[in-house]
Amino acid sequence: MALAKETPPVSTRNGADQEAEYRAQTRLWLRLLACTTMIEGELRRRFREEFDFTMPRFDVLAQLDREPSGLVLGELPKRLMVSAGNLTPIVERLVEDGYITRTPSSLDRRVQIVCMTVEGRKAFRRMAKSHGTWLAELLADFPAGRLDGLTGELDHLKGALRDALQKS
Amino acid sequence: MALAKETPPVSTRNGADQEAEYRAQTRLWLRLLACTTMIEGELRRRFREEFDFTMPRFDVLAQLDREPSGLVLGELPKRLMVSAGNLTPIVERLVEDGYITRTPSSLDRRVQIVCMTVEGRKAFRRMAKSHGTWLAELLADFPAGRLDGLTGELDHLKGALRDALQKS
DNA sequence: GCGAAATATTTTATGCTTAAAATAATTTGA
DNA sequence: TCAAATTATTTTAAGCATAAAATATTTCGC
Repeated sequence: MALAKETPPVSTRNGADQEAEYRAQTRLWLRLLACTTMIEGELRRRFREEFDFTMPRFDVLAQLDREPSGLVLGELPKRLMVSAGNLTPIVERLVEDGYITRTPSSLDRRVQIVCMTVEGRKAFRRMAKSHGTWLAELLADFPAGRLDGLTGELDHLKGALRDALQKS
Repeated sequence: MALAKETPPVSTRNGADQEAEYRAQTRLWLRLLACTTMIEGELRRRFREEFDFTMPRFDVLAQLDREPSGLVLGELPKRLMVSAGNLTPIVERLVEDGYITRTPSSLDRRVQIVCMTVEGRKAFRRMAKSHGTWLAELLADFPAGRLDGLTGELDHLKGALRDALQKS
């Protein structure tokens, strides 16, 4: 089995090899973080300047846009990979501002259903369009032909991370 | 010039092509964000559990570790890609806790020099070692042979982002 | 030299984020 | 049936992050 030779278990690897792999892994992490930080910072700035909105609020709307009949509130933290407590004030403000509704389930009084309003959907579509344009501007210098290849590699990385997190 | 055909200017592209590229760009961004969020969340959790420390604090120490003679305070926000105001309380606490020193420059009284203490350096090395191990665990299922390829693509992406941000 | 622009840093206000504890409702199991 | 475990959500405390304004110092232009 070829893999066993290419990536032997840590315990049987010599120190130099392992150090080199550590460095390669750290480099990958730093690049990943740098790219994400750059894109995130610019998108945040634009959301604030153009729409006086934040990305976490947009992310909630983006999830609800795909669910015409609404979502169980508890589904949001899972999909957005944030803590439940984090969403409480964000959802609260989106309700206050009329973008979404929050209605208690009649079957289970612990559960609430969140659903986008008509105005919310309208506002989301406007912002989503700009979001796409901003992203295209940011990625303009990255060859379109390489987008899918990089995305595929990141998909693979995401799978590897999911597996590793599962174990721990 | 082949590139001109592969990626024509936005204005001359038909709607379907552009939509497809938008989607590919959005997919890339979502994967990037997902990978970063997963790694960052796990590293944060471990820093807190094992060392009662945070990543921003570690990041400051990591910068200072490379500069035996210390760094001008204003250099930190640039290198860490965060705002200056953000660093004030973080640096303050690192000084209080004895990890670093902050001394006003005698030449320019606006400027301060931050420098790691002996104990700070010792603590940093211990944490950096664990940091490397955690990352290796997280990336264990990602083939070592593909690390550099992905890092290279991300390097290219980073360059493209830097250029795009320059313009705006 | 001296007022104005530039630079370095901190402060303030606001919002995101987490972990852990609290609350409330439902389900499970003896 | 009813106490205990589970599930959904909110609250709390602490820290990170930004933008914008404030402060303090230095440099620049005349």
